[in-house]
Amino acid sequence: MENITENIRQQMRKGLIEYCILLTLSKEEAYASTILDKLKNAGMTIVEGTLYPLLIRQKNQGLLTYRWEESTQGPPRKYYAITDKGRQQLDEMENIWKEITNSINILENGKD
Amino acid sequence: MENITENIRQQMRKGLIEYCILLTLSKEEAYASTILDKLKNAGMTIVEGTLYPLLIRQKNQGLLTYRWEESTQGPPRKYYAITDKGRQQLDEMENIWKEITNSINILENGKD
DNA sequence: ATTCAGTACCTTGTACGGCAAAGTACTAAA
DNA sequence: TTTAGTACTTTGCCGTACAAGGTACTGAAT
Repeated sequence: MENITENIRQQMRKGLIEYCILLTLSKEEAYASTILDKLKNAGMTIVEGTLYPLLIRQKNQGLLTYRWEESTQGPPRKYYAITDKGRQQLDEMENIWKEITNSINILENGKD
Repeated sequence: MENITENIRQQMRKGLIEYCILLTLSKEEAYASTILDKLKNAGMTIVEGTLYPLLIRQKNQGLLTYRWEESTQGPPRKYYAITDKGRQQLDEMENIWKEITNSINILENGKD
């Protein structure tokens, strides 16, 4: 906890990561490394130890499915795809996200 | 944890609450009940058990100061005000917030 | 054959934040 | 001297993200 700024960033991101994963998979199916790359490119860098448990959790909740695919360059990959239930929850998350950004806007603009 | 939607909302808000408190106090000093009201009006309802420890933490970090003020209707109130250090951190938080909303936008629009 | 490097997936333990719930204490009115 | 209202505080729990380490598959080099 030496780096205060990084801690703030981490705390603010908490809870958004599942949303980001669903968002990413709503565009197209992907396996872990691809997801990590896409999040990184969007400026939302996370690590393996964060991603894998989340994918498993979301799969167990029925938000995702996966299929194995052989790779020419290493072990087989787990390709995850979003389910209908996952899209429903994504919709809900988008609504919540809008509410939150709206709340922050109100507080920033000092309307009270 | 029965209500999944509420849990999502709660998790997404985590880490933003300190930012909201600093934002609120950057407009004018206030005591706990006023802060709770303002957050509630902005759609960011939190409870006493969340707010008080946060105020104490931010005060201990030098982000806030407080003064006691007598009340005509009950016990004295602790009026909190933001410090220069608090404003610096608020600036940092605003930057991080912009980065995060930008990341979400990128993921929403599927630019990768 | 065996080692090595690269890739991919998984697990354990820890730190931290927010909240529910309960407690303390001050004031004024009944 | 109770009671109701207000205000501040604390304890214990749960969920999340991460650091760190581990397992296992593949192909190339030795």
